[in-house]
Amino acid sequence: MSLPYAILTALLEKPSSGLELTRRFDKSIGYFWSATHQQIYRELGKLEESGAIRALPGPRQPTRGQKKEYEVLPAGRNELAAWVAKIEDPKPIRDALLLRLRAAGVVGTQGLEAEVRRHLTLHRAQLAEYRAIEERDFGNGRDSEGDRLRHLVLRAGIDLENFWVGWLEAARAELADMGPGVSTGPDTGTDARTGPESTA
Amino acid sequence: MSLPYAILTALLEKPSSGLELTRRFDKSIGYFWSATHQQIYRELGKLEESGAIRALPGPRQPTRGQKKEYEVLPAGRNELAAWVAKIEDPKPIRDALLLRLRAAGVVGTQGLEAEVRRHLTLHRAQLAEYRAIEERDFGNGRDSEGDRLRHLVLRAGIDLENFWVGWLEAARAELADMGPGVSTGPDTGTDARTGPESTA
DNA sequence: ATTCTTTATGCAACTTGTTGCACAACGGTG
DNA sequence: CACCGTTGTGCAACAAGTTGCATAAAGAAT
Repeated sequence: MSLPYAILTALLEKPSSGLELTRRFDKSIGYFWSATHQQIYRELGKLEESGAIRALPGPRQPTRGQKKEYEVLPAGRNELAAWVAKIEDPKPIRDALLLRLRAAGVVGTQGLEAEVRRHLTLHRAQLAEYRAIEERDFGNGRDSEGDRLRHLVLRAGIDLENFWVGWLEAARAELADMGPGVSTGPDTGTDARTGPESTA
Repeated sequence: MSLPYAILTALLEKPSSGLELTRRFDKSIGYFWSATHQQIYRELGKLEESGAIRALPGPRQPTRGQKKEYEVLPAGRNELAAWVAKIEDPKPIRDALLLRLRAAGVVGTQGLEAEVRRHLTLHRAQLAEYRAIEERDFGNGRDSEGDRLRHLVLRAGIDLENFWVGWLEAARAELADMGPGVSTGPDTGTDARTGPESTA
């Protein structure tokens, strides 16, 4: 899995506590690998046990409610470097909206256009957000190697959202063209019913 | 979750057995919502129990090793139609390669370019496959509403792969430009080691 | 001083998805 | 007919991700 490596990366960028990581996952890294605080705490525990990271000193004992910062150990850094070079196939997308379009081909498009419009709005907003980040963080030239890589990742986000916006616009146009009048209405089932046991 | 709806859609397109569904999921629907036979059998069981689908007649009793076909009941069709219109936010992408790029910004790009090239090949192949399907299934005009929707979904696949190919080409160029010589080598850990307990 | 909110860590239970294997029927082949 | 590969269904155990809640410390409010 990728979560532990996401955490190692984040910790190398800056040693942090679980909650700080959670917050940072809501931005940057979380844009393409989200995680809840639960996952993060659990993973931090495992990483510490395996010797990939360690808690920074400070007066510890009752770990509850007390802030606990972690840093990456050499072993963890090596694992991360190994993972970067590892052969791992891309996983096919998993998108519910595409599935819904497909389903609409069978049960009708009732209510779909509104959803498509809503998604369009959300993706446009995300695109704008990414563009703002790009302007803010990569506006000038002068980028270090790390910066160039981060910029590349950001551009993937931008291009992806661009794809969505373009495709959703086409989808909306197509749906508008067809109108809601479609095959086999979605609510006619109470009367035309065929009982599950009627023929079995 | 979306799996049950994917199954309902597939079953509405054509009543099938678990194994047939599994095979069909390796094509078409599985391109954007994959599932193993295990998931499918489990879900079929739940759907049957909830009255969304039922097994077609035929001489049953010892269900083991015996083919068992399912069809969708009105209740299942209604659930599917309701799901199509449901408000459901798009989930952020989850892509390990982007994560690896990001990690490379911290531990070095060693071995990454090869992976990027490999992914490029895979995505080009997928793109070609989609294009072939498009030509085969949607070459002429004359499409029914269902066809138009399926075509839309396919175009999403095509555009997505197109995005990947373009972005991966840019990434490869950028990586080639930087070369493998990067910050803090990935293997230096056996000597420069800081023991986990040395300061705690 | 007590209460309330915020920061912070974590357990438990559940859902989804994956992997490995067992078992049953069916059809051919020696 | 005994054996074997294919088709087909399914259990069990695990891994990953989600949700809800408990707990503890610290600071601010009354």
